[in-house]
Amino acid sequence: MELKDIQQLLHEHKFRVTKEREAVLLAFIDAGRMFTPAQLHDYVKERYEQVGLTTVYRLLETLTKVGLATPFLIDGEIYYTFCPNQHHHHFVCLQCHQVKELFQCSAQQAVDVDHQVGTVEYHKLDFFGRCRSCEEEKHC
Amino acid sequence: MELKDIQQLLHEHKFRVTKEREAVLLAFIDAGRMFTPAQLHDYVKERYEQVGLTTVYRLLETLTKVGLATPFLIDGEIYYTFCPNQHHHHFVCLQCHQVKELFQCSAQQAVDVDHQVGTVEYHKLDFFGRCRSCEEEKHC
DNA sequence: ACCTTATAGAAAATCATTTTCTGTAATGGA
DNA sequence: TCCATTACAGAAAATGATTTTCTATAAGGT
Repeated sequence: MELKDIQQLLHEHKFRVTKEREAVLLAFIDAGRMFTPAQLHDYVKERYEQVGLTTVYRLLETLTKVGLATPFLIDGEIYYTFCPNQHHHHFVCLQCHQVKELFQCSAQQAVDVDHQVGTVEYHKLDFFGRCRSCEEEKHC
Repeated sequence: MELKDIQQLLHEHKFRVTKEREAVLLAFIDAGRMFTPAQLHDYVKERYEQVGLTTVYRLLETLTKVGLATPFLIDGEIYYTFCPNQHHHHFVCLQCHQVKELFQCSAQQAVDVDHQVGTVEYHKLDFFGRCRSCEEEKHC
């Protein structure tokens, strides 16, 4: 999914894509990792341009509404991942905070089985651990 | 898992079980639903006895450390579920906030497969939707 | 170009959570 | 059982992330 598509999706929901939002979006997509709002703010400031922290909060809120971002609670901090696809599962590295998208869903079967207890609206299957490169760096 | 076992587990970690903590624990276990700290505080106050909000926060923190509770981020609110088992998956009702424990794990297979991207430390598989009774009440 | 409506961003406000502090109570050993 | 040690309870204050407010500005449609 490209920037163009995202802009269109936002337009469909009557959100506007300003240069500030574009800067944050570019950073968010490029980075391929999860951020707290404050972290993303710093990241954008360094690489693209100065935007307000409020703007970052608002864009993350908007993206979440549209389904393009997902908040995670990890160690008491709220991290956001960029989610280009509806049905997504992540592998989240607890060390470098990189996020890898998984393109298979072994949980679909489970969804069907567990339908017994109620109507499943959505499910989350996420893996947490250390990615290859973090492992190879052999931190103590 | 009974109150007795929980008390022992807390003891092993050198935590003390006071009458206040026991009251909160009983409420938490009995209710079979998820709570925000404030909600649990109100719940305990109504049914058992008056305890401080700080105490509730501290017990939830303690239980989380020991692995007996898990925080969830839902609609920007942090909810805690009681987790008597290590390896647990939930069905969370978005309406009544009841939590049902699922005793099968269809994700184990996925864990093995996705081992390629890194070392999986833990995974989460959770289902969100509406439980039977909420469905049958037919809210609009 | 104009009009309507959403956004940017600083500043203030809010509110959940944490910390501090003092009195109290639980635990383990003598 | 008593004492010493250490953790806890809870009120009050502090913290800090997030939200709200407000005014100027900019985007998109006509």
